Amino acid sequence: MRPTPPRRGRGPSDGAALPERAALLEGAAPLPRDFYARPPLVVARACIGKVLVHRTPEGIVAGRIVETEAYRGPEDLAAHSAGGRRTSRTEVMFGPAGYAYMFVLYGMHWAFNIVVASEGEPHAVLVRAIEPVLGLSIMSHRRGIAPDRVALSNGPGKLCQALALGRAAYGMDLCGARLYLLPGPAGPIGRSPRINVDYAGAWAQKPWRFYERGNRYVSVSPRH
DNA sequence: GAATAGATTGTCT
DNA sequence: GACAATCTATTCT
Repeated sequence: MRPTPPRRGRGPSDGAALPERAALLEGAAPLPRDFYARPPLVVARACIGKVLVHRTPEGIVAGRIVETEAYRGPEDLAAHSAGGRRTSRTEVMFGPAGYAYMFVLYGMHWAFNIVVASEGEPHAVLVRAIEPVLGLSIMSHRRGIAPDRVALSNGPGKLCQALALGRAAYGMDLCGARLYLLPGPAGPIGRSPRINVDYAGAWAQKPWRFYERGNRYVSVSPRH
């Protein structure tokens, strides 16, 4: 048995007990398409605190979004849609808001993004980290680690594995019944440059990453 | 806690 | 054929 490290900040053991959290989710309505049909920086910030829900055959899994990044093609050189690049991979970003854009990262991980703004504008919001809310045991099983470890979902690839988001989620409607966002409380929000986009020159310096301050699931601790 | 190397494949030049 | 919006284990301090 490894000793349990001391807890800092918010975590699954804080706040409401799990049955109460489940009851909260029952009464809430998924966010409408209007929520997504706004500029990428607005949506990226607004997503902090919202609860991402995925209904899977194994059960419902959900987590509060605590870290996002805005990608604003075609001018943003860090975006996959930079320069208006339109391929089978980026196609969904050119469509209407409120759909999932999935892509493979470093050959072995998936990343989950939300298509935002209006049709013809290839903008997206990358979800980089969530705080588990429901389905902790399912996430733990999928990740192969204990449910109280932050590594359950403190990164884009990790949260996709925890929520079972992959190729099948590409183009999925977030205003449907399987994958959607619910309202949720957000703490103080911090900003920083985006992570690992150094190749994008001046665009890499823009503070287009948003995160909940003090949340232990934020993937990369911000530099001050 | 920080730094490093290795894994592994879809996508595009 | 090169590279990537990363993760993990390992090796430091």
